[in-house]
Amino acid sequence: MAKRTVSIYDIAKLAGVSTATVSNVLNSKGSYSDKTRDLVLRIAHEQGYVANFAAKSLREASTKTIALLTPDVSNDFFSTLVLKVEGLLRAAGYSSYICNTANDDEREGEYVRGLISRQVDGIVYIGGATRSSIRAAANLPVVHIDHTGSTGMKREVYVGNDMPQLSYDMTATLFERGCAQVALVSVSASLYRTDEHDQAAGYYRYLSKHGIRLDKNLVLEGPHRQTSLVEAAQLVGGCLDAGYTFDGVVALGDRVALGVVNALKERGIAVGTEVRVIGMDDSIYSRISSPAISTVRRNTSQLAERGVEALLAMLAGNRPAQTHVVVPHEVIERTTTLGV
Amino acid sequence: MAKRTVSIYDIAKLAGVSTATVSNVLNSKGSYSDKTRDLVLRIAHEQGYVANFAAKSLREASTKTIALLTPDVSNDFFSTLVLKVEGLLRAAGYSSYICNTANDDEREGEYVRGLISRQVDGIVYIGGATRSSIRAAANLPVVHIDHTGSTGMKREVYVGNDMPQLSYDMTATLFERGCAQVALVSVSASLYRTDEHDQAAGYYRYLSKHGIRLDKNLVLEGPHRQTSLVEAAQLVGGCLDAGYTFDGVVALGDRVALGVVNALKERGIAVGTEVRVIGMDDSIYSRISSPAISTVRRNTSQLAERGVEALLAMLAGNRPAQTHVVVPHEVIERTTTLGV
DNA sequence: TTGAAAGCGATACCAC
DNA sequence: GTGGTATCGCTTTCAA
Repeated sequence: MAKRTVSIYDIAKLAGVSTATVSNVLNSKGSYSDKTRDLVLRIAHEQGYVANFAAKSLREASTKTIALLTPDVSNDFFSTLVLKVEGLLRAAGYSSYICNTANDDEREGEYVRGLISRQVDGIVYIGGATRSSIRAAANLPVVHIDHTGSTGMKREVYVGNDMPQLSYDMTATLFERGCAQVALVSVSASLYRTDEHDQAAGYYRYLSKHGIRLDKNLVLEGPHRQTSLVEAAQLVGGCLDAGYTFDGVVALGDRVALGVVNALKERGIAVGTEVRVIGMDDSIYSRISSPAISTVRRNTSQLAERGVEALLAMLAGNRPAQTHVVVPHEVIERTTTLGV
Repeated sequence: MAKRTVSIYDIAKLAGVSTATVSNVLNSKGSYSDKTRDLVLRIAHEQGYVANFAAKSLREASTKTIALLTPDVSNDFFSTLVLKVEGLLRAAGYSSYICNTANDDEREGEYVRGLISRQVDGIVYIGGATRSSIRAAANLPVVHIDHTGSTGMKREVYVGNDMPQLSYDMTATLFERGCAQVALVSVSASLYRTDEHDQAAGYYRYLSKHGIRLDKNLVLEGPHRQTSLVEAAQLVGGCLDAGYTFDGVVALGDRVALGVVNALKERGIAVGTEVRVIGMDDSIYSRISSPAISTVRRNTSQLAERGVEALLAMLAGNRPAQTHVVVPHEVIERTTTLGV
């Protein structure tokens, strides 16, 4: 029963032709007679032949495999992107490795080293803020989707939302609804504090642009040591208990927003009227909350599409149209800002 | 700059030894002098050598790669399992492919065909109910974690909870809290209606065992054409609007339970007292709900651990201890059954 | 301790 | 239209 897997060589022998011909037929390359084709295909089928990808990869120096690096697939925003990216890659004939970096540079380094050894054709970073120090294989195509941090690779494309503008719009929404004192709540803030990716930047920009005094007591940042929901609730609770007041909250993330809403409700504060709240990601959390949480849709489909598009372009040897792709976002107002 | 990747052969030449020796040193196999070892390692390092996995795989007929097949990674229960399984596999030196089957047998078949060609060392099904018809490579080790359906493979292990017992316990919890008429709500019910995996079986068993008359009007099954949350709310709403009454609900899934709770709240029904509800999975949905939803913890860590354990055993050529592993579940009572 | 060489399975060049 | 053969990079046996 331990019959060795059937190879192209077996097919060749059975069909009485050469391996070259078999290869040609199987790949619809070169030329061969119809008779030969039918014969080879029939025998291959009869024998249950399946091409050995390892051999093909070795020969062609291409594995048709892409690595997906994300901090944590169990995070719904990331996993949605993983789902979509994988689907698009599969449609293009690629398989996807899944790698959970936990936002740990060292672990990411180990992954990348292994992935290079495994000859992946490209890498897609999805979310997070790792910073690989690997400079080997510097020519590997890399795409960053909603990912802060660069690699040493020469061919990399960034796809994401305009985060500063996004938080600017969140802040603007609250002030335009009549808020006078708007707090900022975030967890894992330190992770994302890089130049153009700074998620909080828009908050500060809005304030300074409109001559609103920044109250540092209203800037609540957690270290993300526990569930963002719980941490956010504690941050807001602590702020209120300390006697600070505000009538609007920019929450960097829907889970954060949900925690904020819970903390407010717990204290009998009318969310949406007394205090308005806006989250980010348009995830299930903002939709299942009651009251429904206003949020910002980041457009995961487009993020995935533009990212894969850029990757496929690079894989085809082309220079991608842009190295920095910005996907539009959209403010979705619900009860927590509309008040109804 | 297009310098060909450095191979074991390059190292051998530079070190003035044979490829056999280089291979031995790099893999800590065979014997060699300390001097040779140091020399080879130094040169390998200097040259930034990375082993070519394709070549190794071809030679060793093993790719150190496992495929994870799940209906949809963006589902939080599945993605949590994917996260944990991937972590355990990585620790054992394996990389993981991620494959989203959408519970579609045909798509799964395509995946499996490709995976066999890619010479994966094993397959882990995570959730869902696909039924592959591929019988090639019948000797591939396969593990099913919370997955209904078998393959044609000879070496397969099932890891999961005792679903009939689980729904039995859910039902029992409600009756023991004083409920008299308990409804059953599920979406995608038809998917899981196989022998030992039938998620609803325990409900029926409890009723018949306790001589409670089954009221078919209280068995609400949705086709899962939309978000389970919405669908569940509609099912319950429709039932109530039709004039049927009940004081307990067994919801097969936390998202389903949340939909039920929302529908009840919307109609001004006191959840936890007038009507008690219990969900399943102990996911974020049951915890963020207000009132907090009672549920059943299914123990994803153990599911992942036992699954990987069995897979690694098979990969090592051993017969796994059991072919059907049952992971214990635990009822977690919260407000929706306790009433407080 | 070390090395020569066969071979894993597929591709592709170049004769015929 | 077809086939012989070198080659991809690595492991492993067997001799030296």
